[in-house]
Amino acid sequence: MARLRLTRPFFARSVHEVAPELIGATLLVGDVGGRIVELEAYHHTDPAAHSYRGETERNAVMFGPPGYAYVYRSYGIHWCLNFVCEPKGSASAVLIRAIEPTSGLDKMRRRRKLNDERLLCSGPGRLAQALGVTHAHNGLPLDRLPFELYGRRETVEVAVGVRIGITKAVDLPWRYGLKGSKFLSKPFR
DNA sequence: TATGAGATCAACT
DNA sequence: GTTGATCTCATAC
Repeated sequence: MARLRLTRPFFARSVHEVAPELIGATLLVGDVGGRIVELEAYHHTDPAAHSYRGETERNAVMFGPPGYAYVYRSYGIHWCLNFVCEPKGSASAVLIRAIEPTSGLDKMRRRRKLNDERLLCSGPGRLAQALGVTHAHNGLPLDRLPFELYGRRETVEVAVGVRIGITKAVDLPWRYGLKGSKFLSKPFR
């Protein structure tokens, strides 16, 4: 059975529509990847968003059209992967925080130098490392290789909570996850 | 289980 | 000069 490939129009909607629909979707980068189990929404009106204070060299992709990857360096060490959403200029995106590994496990283990499947992709920095995502992916379209995105086919229960690791707008319930998944970066409560 | 430090860089004050 | 959309390892309880 053919899976539904997600193309750019899918992302041209509110982050709060797109984010919960991506729970359970399949993300592949090259020959590795898995099922998205956790992500967070960032909106240009949101003080915690990189785009809140306007366009800079780093966040320029967020101000472009939807359906593209925005990759930034976090804490000088990690890479983090976002999908740009909403019509061009809205500067909104979803941060991919965790996936359940399903493809290319051995390759991901080598990249992460780690065997524990549960810790391979459970966190934005870990996920980027396992998938081999770097600044080289910043600005690439999500409907062309090396990216492949497929919509979920099963129904899922989506958990909602506050976002992690931020100091502004800490009470906004803009974190979405697959309820009960073992691969979340942190449980929902 | 919980807390703390170090790694390391670009945006921002 | 300070601060992060983080992770890992060490030490303490």
